[in-house]
Amino acid sequence: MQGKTTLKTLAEILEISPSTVSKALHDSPEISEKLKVKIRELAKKEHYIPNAMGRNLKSRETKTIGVIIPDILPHFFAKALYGMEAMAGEMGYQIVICISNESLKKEIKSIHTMISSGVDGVVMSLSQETQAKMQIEHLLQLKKYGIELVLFDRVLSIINCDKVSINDALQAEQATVELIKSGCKKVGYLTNILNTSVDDQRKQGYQDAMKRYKLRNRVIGFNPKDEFPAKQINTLIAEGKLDAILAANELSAIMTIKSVLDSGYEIPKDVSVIGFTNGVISANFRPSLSSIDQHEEEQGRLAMETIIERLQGKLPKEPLDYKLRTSIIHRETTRHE
Amino acid sequence: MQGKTTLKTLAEILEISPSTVSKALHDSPEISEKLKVKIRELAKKEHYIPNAMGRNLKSRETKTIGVIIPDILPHFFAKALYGMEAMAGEMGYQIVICISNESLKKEIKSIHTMISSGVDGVVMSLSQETQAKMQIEHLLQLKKYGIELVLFDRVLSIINCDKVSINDALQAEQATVELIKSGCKKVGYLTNILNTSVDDQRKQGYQDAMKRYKLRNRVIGFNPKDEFPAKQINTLIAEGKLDAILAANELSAIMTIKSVLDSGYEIPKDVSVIGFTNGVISANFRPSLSSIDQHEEEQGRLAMETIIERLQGKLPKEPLDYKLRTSIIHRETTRHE
DNA sequence: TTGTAAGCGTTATCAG
DNA sequence: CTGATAACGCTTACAA
Repeated sequence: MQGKTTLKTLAEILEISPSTVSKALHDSPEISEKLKVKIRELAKKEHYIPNAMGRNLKSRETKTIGVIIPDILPHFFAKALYGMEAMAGEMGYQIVICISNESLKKEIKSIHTMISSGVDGVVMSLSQETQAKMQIEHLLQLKKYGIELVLFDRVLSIINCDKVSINDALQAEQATVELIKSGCKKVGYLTNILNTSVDDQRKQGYQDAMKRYKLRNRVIGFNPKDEFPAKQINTLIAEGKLDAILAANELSAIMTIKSVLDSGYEIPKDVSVIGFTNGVISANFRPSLSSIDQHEEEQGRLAMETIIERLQGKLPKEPLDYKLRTSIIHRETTRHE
Repeated sequence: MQGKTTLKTLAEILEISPSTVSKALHDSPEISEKLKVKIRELAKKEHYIPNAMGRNLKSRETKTIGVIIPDILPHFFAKALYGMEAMAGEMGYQIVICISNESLKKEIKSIHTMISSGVDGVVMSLSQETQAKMQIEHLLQLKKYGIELVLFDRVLSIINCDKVSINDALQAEQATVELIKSGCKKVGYLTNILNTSVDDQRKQGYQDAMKRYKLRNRVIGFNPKDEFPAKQINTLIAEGKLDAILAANELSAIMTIKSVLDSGYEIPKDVSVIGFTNGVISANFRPSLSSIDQHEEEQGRLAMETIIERLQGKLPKEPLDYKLRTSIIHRETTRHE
């Protein structure tokens, strides 16, 4: 009862050799059916759990995918993770998760953990700091150890690997155009994910749309650790400089709504709002939030599927670069006829 | 550049023995300072990452804690995870996370992964199915492999290990009493986490309070996969059978608010609402939600600290059973003078 | 059909 | 101070 059960333990009990046990548990044709049954039964009885360390030292695959995300609190990542976990399970893989906490240092540490613990592949979204400093040496380490990499959401074009992301620029542009077409002239872009590829692209798309309609663009950035810039927003509205907000995430969107309404303005009459990520809050908020559905669960599933198929040699040599289409869901914070 | 860098690689380059390299990298006093410097420099230059498999086979500690949670989408677990991750980092540990998805089968698989990958300890919250079926054999496996266990949030008294949870019964009772004292007579308890220890205790606390005030209790349970029972709630209100809701989590609380308000009732005039978990939505919702702060980040931190201190032999032999105090935050969905 | 032996990367023990 | 050797648990040629 006491002590770990190993192959050797099982072998000793049955007075046979460890290699025979190993083969039997791998259903090798070399072993007689009778013995296999006996060994399998004992293994079950003794609750034998193979030691991944031992197994992996012989450089076999671990059927484990490492996932590194910058943060778990935003709905986007939580939901993407959910999708990854589900897909991995369906394809017979396990996942281990590390959180980089938007820090480069932690991201490097996480990569080391992944390498060290022998995952077959890594799916990750880059930390804010990584993207700001453009330091990517640690990602190259993975290649050296023969570990596949798939980037999702926060991707980087200079890295040669499979990528899964949404067409952020296009989507931001489209949302901005819709706001403009609904009658807004002073659309602002609100973001708290400065310096990320995702943010850059959304900003770009937004600015392109504004430029096309010859409108002045206004970017309101803030650090999530600081206070929400409610005052700034309300002042802009009061000065007639803002009549719509495209928010880079769901939480900023609802905080915008709250501060705008609390100041006595009406939504969408005075100010329209669209938020990225169509999370649980969007539909249930009052007023319900018009938002951009990033199909985060699908993105997670696709990223996981991609890395596993890559590992299984099912993909072409050229890296894939999925740009998923998203959709705008109009609810009560935007005007429409 | 190609191929993994191992101790042997480094040793070969310097034409010394692997054991010397190992000792040097562990800062052993046996090795001369000069050589240590040389070896450390090479290790850095070659981006040497020690292989946890090899190391762990010598049954040393991995400084890794496994975390198993039933779900990541609810704010409670995401935030608790955040706290765990932070504390682990501060104490020099890494975490790996598995999601049981409320399923016993997945929970067992996750435990196997943890054992197999050699974590030093496991912090977990039991899945709904595990608690419903009361199957706990797999947890005993951990002991056998010398892996410490700390249960948090969804704990089970019959398991002999350290535990961290909140005093759910007391808290539910107190919240119910406050609702009653504010003038509500027909308080209902709304839950979508049926069959969990947490839910049982909250229900118990709620029922105790109702009994004490000689009021009839009413439990409204629903499956998160099914539709929200908005109709049922509104019917009860219309029939004068419900004037307050104690919701087992934040999302149910805001869904309640939404459906109640959308039906033309006023909050808190007609119906008061208190929700468990004071997440990001509570403060930002309109009306802002009165809620029970479970200090989830603190809970996560404490659970992590406990397991690490247990591993470090800093705790008394008797298992600890923390019951954290929580606090009720009154906002706009409850009446008060 | 079963067993033996070597080796994966690391570290602890013991010699030199 | 440095090196050889064995061992951790497992797989896999190769031998019996």
